[in-house]
Amino acid sequence: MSATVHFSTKERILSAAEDLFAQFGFAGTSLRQVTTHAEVNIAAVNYHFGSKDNLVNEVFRRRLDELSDKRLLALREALRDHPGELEPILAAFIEPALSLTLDRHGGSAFVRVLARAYAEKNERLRKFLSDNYGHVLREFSKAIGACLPGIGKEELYWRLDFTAGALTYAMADFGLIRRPAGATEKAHCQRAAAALIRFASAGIRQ
Amino acid sequence: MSATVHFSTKERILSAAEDLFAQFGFAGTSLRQVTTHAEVNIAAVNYHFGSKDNLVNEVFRRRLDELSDKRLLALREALRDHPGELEPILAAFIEPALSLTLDRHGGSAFVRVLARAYAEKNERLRKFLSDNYGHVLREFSKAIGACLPGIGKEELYWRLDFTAGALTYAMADFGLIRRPAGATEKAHCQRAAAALIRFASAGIRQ
DNA sequence: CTTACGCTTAAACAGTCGTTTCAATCGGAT
DNA sequence: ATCCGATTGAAACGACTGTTTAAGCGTAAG
Repeated sequence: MSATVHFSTKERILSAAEDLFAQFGFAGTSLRQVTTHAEVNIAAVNYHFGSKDNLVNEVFRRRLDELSDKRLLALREALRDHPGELEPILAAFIEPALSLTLDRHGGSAFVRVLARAYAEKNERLRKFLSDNYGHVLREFSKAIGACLPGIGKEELYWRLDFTAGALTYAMADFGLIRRPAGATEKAHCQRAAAALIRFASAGIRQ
Repeated sequence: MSATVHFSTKERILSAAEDLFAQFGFAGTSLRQVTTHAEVNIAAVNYHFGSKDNLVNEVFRRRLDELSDKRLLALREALRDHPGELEPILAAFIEPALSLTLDRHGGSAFVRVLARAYAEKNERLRKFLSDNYGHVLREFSKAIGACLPGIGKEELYWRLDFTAGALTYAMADFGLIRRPAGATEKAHCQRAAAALIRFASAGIRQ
């Protein structure tokens, strides 16, 4: 009778891992916590993912593949429809992540996992992310740099670094910020995103 | 002949823990790693600190007591010498942390530990930091809010949140940013700090 | 010399970690 | 009904976790 869909063992593990990684970090989360949460056998992790390290990678891959595509698509639209403008570029980066936090299919925890990865100096994880998704950041950097003619290379690098920090941390907080009574979560997050875009844009343009 | 000072077991543990926490995180660092690095016996941790949790606290306390004092002192000077100006307030927050990363007595790792704490949603640690150092952030918030007459409460909260993210992550990167050949580390970090202050100031003022 | 105290040591504690093993079970093709 | 590859289950592996124990150390006071 119910429209309950079947979630595979693999997906149950990924979702449980995502939630727990957001809360306790990668090292701070044990596979037994994950499998208990997912209601699967502990051996299923190594059967489906090979190792804990690879499970971490797959947690990122599941969301980042789609997120990166959306971001690049939005970036190209922004460059086509609003050439030379900065804010549409920033919006192209932020809004796909924002919609992730509003997604019914989970994903609100993932943005916090991303913030953790940012603080993580772990070489293994950084290499995986850089190898697989570095080109996205590079495209955005190029587009933003093109909006700031004559800016020094070092100065541009700094402003992008500051922006990345503000975006990452702020987005991770979207799901946590207490919203005023009477506002829907969606509306509240969108106003937060708009404020974030204005903040980053002003900081970059100065 | 050498002016080698005597470092107590307690301090050796704190320094080793600071370095390793910055690199591997709190959960990712074992007490045996710490004691091996510090060249002390494993039991010394529980003898001097009671528990791993408390060791984490003490790593923060050792630096934050001094850092908070410096920040508040600089804040009062800024309010006295440059009333109503935003950038001196931001400088009062950033420069004491910056001098920590340039300190010969170590401390460059600590700024990265701070960034980790920022990503950490761990309730225990957050409560410790909030209880002991929350008043510093509150004083700065008040001072910044006074620079922006008529700004909405929510909007101010957001801008401070974004600023905190940018500052935290950027400062953690100061020790890592590759500096151009020929520049001293001190000069390079100071230019990075100046860029950071301009960025945050522009974002806040918009 | 003896006592007392702060500190360090090696060893062990029970518990948890990621990973592996192998038998049991399943659904679908023959 | 029979087989087969894919998946799951319970149990165990050795290594490592934070913490505790009790004996030993050097030094300063009685």
